[in-house]
Amino acid sequence: MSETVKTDATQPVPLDASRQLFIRRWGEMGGYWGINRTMAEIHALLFVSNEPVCTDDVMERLLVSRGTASTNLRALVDWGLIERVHLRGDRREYFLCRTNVWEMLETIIQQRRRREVEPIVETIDKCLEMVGPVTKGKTAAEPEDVTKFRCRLEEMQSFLQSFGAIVDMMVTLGPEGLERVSGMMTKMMA
Amino acid sequence: MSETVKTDATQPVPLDASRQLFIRRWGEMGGYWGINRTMAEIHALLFVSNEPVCTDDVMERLLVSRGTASTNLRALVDWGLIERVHLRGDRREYFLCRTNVWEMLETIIQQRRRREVEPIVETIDKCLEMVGPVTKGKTAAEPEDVTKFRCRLEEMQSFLQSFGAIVDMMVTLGPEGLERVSGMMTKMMA
DNA sequence: CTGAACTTTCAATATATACTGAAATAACTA
DNA sequence: TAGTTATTTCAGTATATATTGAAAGTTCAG
Repeated sequence: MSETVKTDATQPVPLDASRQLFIRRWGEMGGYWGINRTMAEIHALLFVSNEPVCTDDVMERLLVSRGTASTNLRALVDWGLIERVHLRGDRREYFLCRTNVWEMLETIIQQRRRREVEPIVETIDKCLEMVGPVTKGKTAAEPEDVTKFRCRLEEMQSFLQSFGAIVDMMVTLGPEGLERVSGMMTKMMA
Repeated sequence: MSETVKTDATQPVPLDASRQLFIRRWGEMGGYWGINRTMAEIHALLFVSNEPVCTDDVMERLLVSRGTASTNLRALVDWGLIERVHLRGDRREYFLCRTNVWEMLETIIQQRRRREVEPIVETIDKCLEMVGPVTKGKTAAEPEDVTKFRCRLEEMQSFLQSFGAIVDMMVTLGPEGLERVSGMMTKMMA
């Protein structure tokens, strides 16, 4: 741990200051996305650390209590963003951030989609059921209110579904595929 | 206002209950995305209302104070998600949700990108500058720490940029374009 | 200009969320 | 096994965020 303490380096302070800045900003961003700041900061700390980090490192670097460190590290493991590792001759648990940026963001996107987009899609389904079956043709003289309401929900539904499908595909394709799609889209737009 | 009070309809309760359900869920979702629940609920209320809604309607339907209604309505206008309208012979301000789902989500995506993705990209730039200029070739014997750190930041940077670019394009292309891209991607994946 | 109708603002307050630290639990070693 | 060290949990507390309601501000008709 504490690789930053080595004082042999030519520029030990800039490296650390730079990390610090990144950590702070990543934490702020977390706030905007409904993720608690400390959890995001811990994630950032692990992301910029080349060596595994233990609970005490987190406490020391981020000035948080053992409870907070423990809880948030666990949550990050649950999200699949970091993993536990063990170091020879040390009984403590260390944590490592999945280093591949693509995989990392893939994980975040998929988790959020599952937790946040799917529930709303399900709810829209339920809402549609509640206002009764779709009147095929214009037989059942549905009140205009209901028709408009249904219409809006259906639009929302189909939007969310196709948008979600695209994101899924992007994730599946990975970085190289993404490059190709980008190229194609540029051509389409010309 | 209060179109839901008309009791002539065949199914007045289901429509309202359905709306209620949608509003509640949309509000919960807001929470996950760092948007305050009430603001999201007001947005949902407007989204499912066919007629313009005024501050008193919001207060009544959502049981919130005048202050809250006013503040959140304003915020929604600032976000560009709803607009003010005026009704003949009524001095009050009414609000209308932009009905086009595509435009609505486009607005949200763009705003969030501007507010949340761009700052992090800028910060990464700053962080990279802080650890000094890139050593072309391997002359400057940069400490390994720094090299790794720079490497991770650069990966993150390029990921965010290409992902952002794609999203931008999707937004620009609109629904039909999206269909086409979807088709192409499906083919690519086969 | 005046008063009525409506809107905004903001200090006080309520609520929700996160953090602490120590006790309980678990995991290891000798 | 007992003793030691690491980890988790959680009641109490601190902090941040949202809400209220009434006062101040605005707009408009006469």
